[in-house]
Amino acid sequence: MVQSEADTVAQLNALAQPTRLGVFKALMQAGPDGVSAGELARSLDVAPNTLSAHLTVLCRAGLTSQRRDGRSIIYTVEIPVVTSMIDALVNDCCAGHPEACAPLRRAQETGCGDAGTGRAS
Amino acid sequence: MVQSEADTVAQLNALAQPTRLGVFKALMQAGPDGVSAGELARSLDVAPNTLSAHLTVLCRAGLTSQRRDGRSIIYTVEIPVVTSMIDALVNDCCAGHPEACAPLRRAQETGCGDAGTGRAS
DNA sequence: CCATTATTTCAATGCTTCCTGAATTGTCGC
DNA sequence: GCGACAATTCAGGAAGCATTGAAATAATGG
Repeated sequence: MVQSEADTVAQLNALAQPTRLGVFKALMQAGPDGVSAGELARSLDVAPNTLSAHLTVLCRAGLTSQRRDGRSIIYTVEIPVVTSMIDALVNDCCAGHPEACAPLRRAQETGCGDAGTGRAS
Repeated sequence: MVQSEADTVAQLNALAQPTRLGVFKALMQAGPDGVSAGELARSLDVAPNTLSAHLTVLCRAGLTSQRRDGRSIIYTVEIPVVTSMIDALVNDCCAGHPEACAPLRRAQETGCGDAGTGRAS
C-alpha cells in the first residue's frame, strides 16, 4: 500500500489531537471487534457530537472505518493504513539515518513481531 | 526516552503539515550535517519568514535543533526524539494488534536495522 | 563603521479547527 | 405508528494556524 505525501499528512493530522489520539488508542486496544461511538464518548468523556466530528476526521484519513450494529455504529482501526503510515515515516527516517530505526526493532522483539501474519518467508 | 501523550501529539502535529514534513524529510536525508534555513527555504520554495515559523514549531516539538555557523543557522533532526515518537506510535499500535507491526520489520530488513548502533546482543 | 547577507520577529489578514446547543436521521421494541 | 435510544448534521462563535510585508537582530568583509 503506497501512499502520497498528502495522505501521510492527513493521517498524521488525524492523530495530532488529544481526543483523536485517545480514540485511536482505544480502538487499537479493542482490536477487530471495535468500539461503538457512544461507548467511546463515555469512556473518553467527550460530547457525542464532538466525538462524531473527530471520528469523521479519522475515517476521512482512512485510519478507521465504521459499520452499523443495531442502533450503534462500531468503529475499528484500518490496520493496513496505519501500517503504511508508519512505513512512510520509517522510510523517511531511515533515508539518511539507518541507526534511528534500531530501537524500533527492539520494540518488536519484545513480543510484537512474530504473532500471526501468516507470512513465513 | 519516555514521553507523555501531549509530547506525542505535539510531535505528530509538527509533522502534520506539508511544508514541515518536507523540512523533516530534507533534514533526515541531510543527516548530522544538517541544512541551513536559507537552503531549506530555497529548495522547498517557501518564504524565509514563513519557513522560520515552521522551523520554530519543529524545534518546540523537540524534533529538531539549531546551531549557528557563521551567518547561517543550521538545523538538524533530533534522532532520539523521532525514535521515541515512532516508539510511542508503535506501542499503541501493537497493544491490541501485534501483526500490524510485521511490515515495519520488513522495512528494517531491507537495509535499515543493522547499521551501527553498537548493540550486538 | 558601513554595506551586505542570513535569519528572525512583529503586526495584520484570511482560513481552519474545535466546541456547543438544537435539530435530524436511523433503529429497535411494543 | 409511537416513544425511546444512538448517532450524526447543522449553525454559531471563539481560538489557533499559515502566510505576508515590513522591520529588527546577528555576523561577515572591507
